[in-house]
Amino acid sequence: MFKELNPLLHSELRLAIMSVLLSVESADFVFLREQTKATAGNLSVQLDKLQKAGYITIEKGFKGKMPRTTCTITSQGIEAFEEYVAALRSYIGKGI
Amino acid sequence: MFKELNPLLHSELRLAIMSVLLSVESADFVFLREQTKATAGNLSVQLDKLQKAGYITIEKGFKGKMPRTTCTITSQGIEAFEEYVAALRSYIGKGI
DNA sequence: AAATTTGGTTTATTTTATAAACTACTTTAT
DNA sequence: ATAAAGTAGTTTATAAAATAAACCAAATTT
Repeated sequence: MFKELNPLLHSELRLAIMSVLLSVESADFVFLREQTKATAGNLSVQLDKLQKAGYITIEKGFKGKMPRTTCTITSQGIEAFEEYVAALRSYIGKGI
Repeated sequence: MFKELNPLLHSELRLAIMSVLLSVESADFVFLREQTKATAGNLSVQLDKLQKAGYITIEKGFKGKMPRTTCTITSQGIEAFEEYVAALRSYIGKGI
């Protein structure tokens, strides 16, 4: 009847992060913070979870002298996102 | 950019409950438990929250001698569900 | 009449989400 | 040169949620 909703993606902020990362090559911390309107702390925690799940990769470097964190979605992440969307359909019908 | 996801509906079980109630006139506790595969305790708690939000009504009566709890979605509930689905679109695109 | 089942509720525990506080550094103003 | 303010985050604490476990009252079965 109802498909299971991947709890890692069934979170407003993590879903927003994934949504952004799906639409760009990669995104840095500040860009993600702006797009999602999340606090830095919350963003940091949720990025970590997505990385640990293998849904994104996080690269730390510098832009000039300032630290820069770059995030990229993985193919595993894309797949998980697509499955999540398919599962959602079982709750909301085709009507979306 | 991203619309806010109503936290009351952004819950796997409550979403499943609402999804069932949208498709039937009304449903009793046991039916909802079967359809959603939730435990009775969890279902009881989540039904209470939906009722307090005005998204469903809960009527308690008896079927013969056994207690029976009947749930019905309200127009407010239908509206909230539709808004939730619309908000979801901002995260997952039209692609769903 | 004892044991089991039904239909739940209440309470406790675990997990999550979020915010607040902090670190480490850079830039700007004095 | 140094104090103040800003940037880019992380870590820790707190609040909220989900879930499970324990319980209750009445009905049914053995």
